[in-house]
Amino acid sequence: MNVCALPAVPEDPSPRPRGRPRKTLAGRDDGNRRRELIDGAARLFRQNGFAATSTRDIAAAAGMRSGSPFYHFKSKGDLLHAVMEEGMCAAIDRQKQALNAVAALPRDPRRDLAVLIRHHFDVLLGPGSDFIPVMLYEARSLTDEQRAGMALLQEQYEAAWTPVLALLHARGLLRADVKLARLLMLGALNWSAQWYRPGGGASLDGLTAAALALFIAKDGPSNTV
Amino acid sequence: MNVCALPAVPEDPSPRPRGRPRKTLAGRDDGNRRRELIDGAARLFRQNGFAATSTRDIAAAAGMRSGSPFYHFKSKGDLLHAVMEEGMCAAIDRQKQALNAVAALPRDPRRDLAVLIRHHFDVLLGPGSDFIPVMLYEARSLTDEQRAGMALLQEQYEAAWTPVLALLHARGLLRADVKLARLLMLGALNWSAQWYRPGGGASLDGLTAAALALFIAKDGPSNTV
DNA sequence: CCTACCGATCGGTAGG
DNA sequence: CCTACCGATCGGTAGG
Repeated sequence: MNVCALPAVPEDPSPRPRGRPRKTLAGRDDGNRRRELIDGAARLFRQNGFAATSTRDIAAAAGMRSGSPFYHFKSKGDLLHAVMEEGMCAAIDRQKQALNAVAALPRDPRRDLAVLIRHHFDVLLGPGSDFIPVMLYEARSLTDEQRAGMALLQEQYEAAWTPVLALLHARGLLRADVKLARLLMLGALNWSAQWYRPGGGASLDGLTAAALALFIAKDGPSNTV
Repeated sequence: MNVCALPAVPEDPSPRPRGRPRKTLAGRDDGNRRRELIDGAARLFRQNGFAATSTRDIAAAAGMRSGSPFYHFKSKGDLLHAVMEEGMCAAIDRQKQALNAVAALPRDPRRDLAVLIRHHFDVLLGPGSDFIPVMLYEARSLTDEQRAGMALLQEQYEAAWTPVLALLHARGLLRADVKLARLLMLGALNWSAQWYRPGGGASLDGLTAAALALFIAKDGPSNTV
């Protein structure tokens, strides 16, 4: 049921020729060549878009010849799907870790939201942050089936936001409707991938503080101005 | 200096063959065939992306043969640029009208922001709203020069937001930094183009109210809960 | 994973 | 604006 639980298993179990698992014909090292293709594809897809990136570009980025990516992936579209799945699974995993880190502390929805926002900025703008932007902007190039699968992962990721926002709403710190607030807030964050440049003024912590100040009222009614 | 002021003048004044301005060879009607190309291109670029849309698709959408778009535009890239310029000029124009409509009333930054947000949703999600999403998502396919020109138009559009946000900030109704607030708010709105479906729950007025509730504190410190 | 290759499609042009 | 066309590039495959 959970696609993310199987990180090393390829989707179709047949691509390896037959006998020995490595050092066939011209194979340089082991199966992490597949990973190099995914990483390069993520970078190129983000930079130029899926349709404007050729499989030859991707092959070259991994030091291969034009036909070789198709030894690892059935099609260019499957490579795109792999990039997105990889990105979403990593994001979900890291989100869980971030929430676990504060789970033992006294409950504080404002702090929890700060954790979610900060983590989201990290996934979006931190090191190795090509996967999620690709996922956000290239979904139309997936098959319907693939897109449905990614939507499930996305819901899983965004589900963590709902109880936090609901609690903030119940305490009067979030005035907008919870569902619309989630859409608008995630949009504000996602859009940062369009304008944020590392080392240009704001840090990810600074962005998190600004977003929190924008979205959430100052603490309780007792604690006025 | 202002590109938008010249709506009917094409960029290069040479494409018409020579003599009579219309009814040459196989020309059906007048020069608004160019407009049909722009409209169709806007729709297709939004739906499939610039790189995944062929000039043949665009020609077919306007009822032409494959070579004919190049009678109106020097290249596919110029067509993209025309779509974006068209969209931005219309958006800036309509924004001015929306602000003028409330300019005579007593100054109220919260209401002004509501006007800006509501207008932005209209430009983004209303009828004929393909141009701005294309502009937002396909800028990387422009030349550097074209992109710089579009950035100017975008700054012109966003400049209207700054004084309104600054006033809200001065009155304590907007807690985040004004510049970051503008980026985050416009991001929240822009992202709606990804999820909003007309007739699906929220109206544009409802969205505007939700965004305002999310971003701006309830009225002055005297008017507590 | 490379070599060699194929059919399809694409942006664009000449000439009317 | 159409007809006819070109060179380039693309995703993908066979065979080793």
